[in-house]
Amino acid sequence: MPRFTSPHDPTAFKLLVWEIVRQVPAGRVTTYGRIAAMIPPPAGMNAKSYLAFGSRWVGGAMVACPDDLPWQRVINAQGMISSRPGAGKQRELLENEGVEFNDRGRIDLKEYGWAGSPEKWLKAHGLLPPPAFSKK
DNA sequence: GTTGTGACATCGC
DNA sequence: CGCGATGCCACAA
Repeated sequence: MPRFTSPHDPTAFKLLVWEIVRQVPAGRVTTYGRIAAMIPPPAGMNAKSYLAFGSRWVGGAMVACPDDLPWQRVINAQGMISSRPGAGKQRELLENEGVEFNDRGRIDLKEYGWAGSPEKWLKAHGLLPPPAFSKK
């Protein structure tokens, strides 16, 4: 698999994603889409397009997968672990944190989903708070 | 320049 | 609720 698509500033985007992932407390999970919604879309890009692909770029940022990153707490919007190397390990880690999986191997986002409030440090990074990402 | 693709999201059936 | 089809792009080969 290639380097996957990267944002205008791959490094900054990845770092930002990682920072957000780091905010996720143990026993909680968040989704790619939610992370993407926390990051302001690049100027000149349609919010629509960003919504469609932002989540993928988040995944692309996770490809680097630093060891100190709780990558296991990042799942897709369906509450499932995405197909990726180490999926079994991810489930193990999450269960160890107290996250429960139902029979389908899915997580109840209403129960374990992490809303997060990254606006503080987002401003600290000199970034604008995510505009209208009001899920439609 | 063209083609394939990707740790996704959403809508429709 | 589940599975299939579609869309979107700042890429890489």
